[in-house]
Amino acid sequence: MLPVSEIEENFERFVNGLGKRGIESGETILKEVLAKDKLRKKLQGKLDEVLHESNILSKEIGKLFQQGKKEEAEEAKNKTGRLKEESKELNSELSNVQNDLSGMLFNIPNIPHESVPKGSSEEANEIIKDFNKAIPELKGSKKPHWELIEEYDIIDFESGSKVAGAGFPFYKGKGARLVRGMINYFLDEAANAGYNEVHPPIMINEASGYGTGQLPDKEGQMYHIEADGFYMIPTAEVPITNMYRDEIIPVDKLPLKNTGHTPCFRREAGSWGTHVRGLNRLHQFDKVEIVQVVDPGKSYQALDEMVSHVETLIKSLELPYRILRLCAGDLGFASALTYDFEVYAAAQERWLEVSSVSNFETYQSNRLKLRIKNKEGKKALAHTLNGSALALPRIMAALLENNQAEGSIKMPKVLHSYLGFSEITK
RNA sequence: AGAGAGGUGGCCGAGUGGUCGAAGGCGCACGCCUGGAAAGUGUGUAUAUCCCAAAAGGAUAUCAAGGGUUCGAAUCCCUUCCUCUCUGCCA
Repeated sequence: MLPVSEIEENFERFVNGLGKRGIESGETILKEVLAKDKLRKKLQGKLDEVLHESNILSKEIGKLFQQGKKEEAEEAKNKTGRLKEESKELNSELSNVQNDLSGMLFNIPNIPHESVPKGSSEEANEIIKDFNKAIPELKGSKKPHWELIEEYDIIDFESGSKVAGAGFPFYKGKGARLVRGMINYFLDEAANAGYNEVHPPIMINEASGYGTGQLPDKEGQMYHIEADGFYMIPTAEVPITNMYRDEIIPVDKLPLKNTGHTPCFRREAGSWGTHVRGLNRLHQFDKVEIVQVVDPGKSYQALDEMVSHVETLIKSLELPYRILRLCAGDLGFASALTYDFEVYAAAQERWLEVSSVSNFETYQSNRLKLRIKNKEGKKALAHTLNGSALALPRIMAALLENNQAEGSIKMPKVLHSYLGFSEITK
């Protein structure tokens, strides 16, 4: 949520920012916001005046009763009726205006960072780095991972769809071991980089959904448990960032660096097609997330640090990768700047997104009421960031495809001790 | 899930209709005292919004959340959430 005071101060910047995202009516929308806010202030002032008057009267009545001047007190009581009614009216007017205002603000996305390229689709994303090593030419065995997993019997989609539905696979044997190994490896590496490990709830309440920006923007993308008002998390970002909702963090406790593994649940409504076979897109998948809460002046430094952490991880897995700076049109609703990581899957001959690292600046913290307090006691909205480090299924797909040979699939060295084997065989 | 007890400031804890944003203590900050420290002592110490160019200052709201009764609510009533104890159920 954009802070109204900043919209007022830097009106042009915000209009241009929305324009970059392809929102032509930005100026109109923001003007409406400012007008609403002005109205809000006016009503607040009026209401306070009325309440002030009535507080004074009440105190007088109290005194009169104590002095035994009943008649005078009764007389004074009569005066309060008008004030009461007035305050009731103003109050409901005010809360209407406040609701309108926050409704408007909830539906305005974050302003892109200046380095974000213009553009409305993937094609405009800027490739800022490739590759770890040459794209492998597969000779001999060149099977997409959905064939390999059957051949080596390590993932079972059929059983998954019997038990739950399409997109909920069973990992089996060495496949299951690979999942567990990667989770442990990723968590260990995050811990080495200074992240504190947490194991969060995987269901969240509505307030948390609003806090990090999934609601109302992505309502239809989350599984919703209506009986209890919960949502299944689409990413560990939601619980781990919401841990700090409504908190004021002393600056010497910063940066807050947390990591966690969770399953992630996505309905992926309407996004299925031929190019999402196998592990490319699932309703449930595992991911290790890294999350930071930082001093506003240091968030881009933190972003770089997170990007380099993810890069190191992917390098260590010996996968060809590239890093994209997302263009304004592809940028997530709450993000100011996002780097996507893609790895190359050699049999599909496609790049697969495996990580997304974002700086939200104050967009989430404003919703979360997550603030920092400096040494002088001044408060400011924190900056929040998060990144996948990493999402498992597509990493697995690339490992299987790129490392396949006749009769075996080799695993990268860093995983051997986590897996207890160095290759998958039939 | 049932029965009971609770939820007050950074923490502990008093407060059952008026002058209570809230006693007292702890913690923290600053000062005094000291050769230095401890002890002692004094002062200060919540958040949000509005008014104000800003500071100072003022106003309003906030004692889990929301609603109600009342001229007036931390205090009374209703709903929801949460915590604890016992019982049940389960891993």
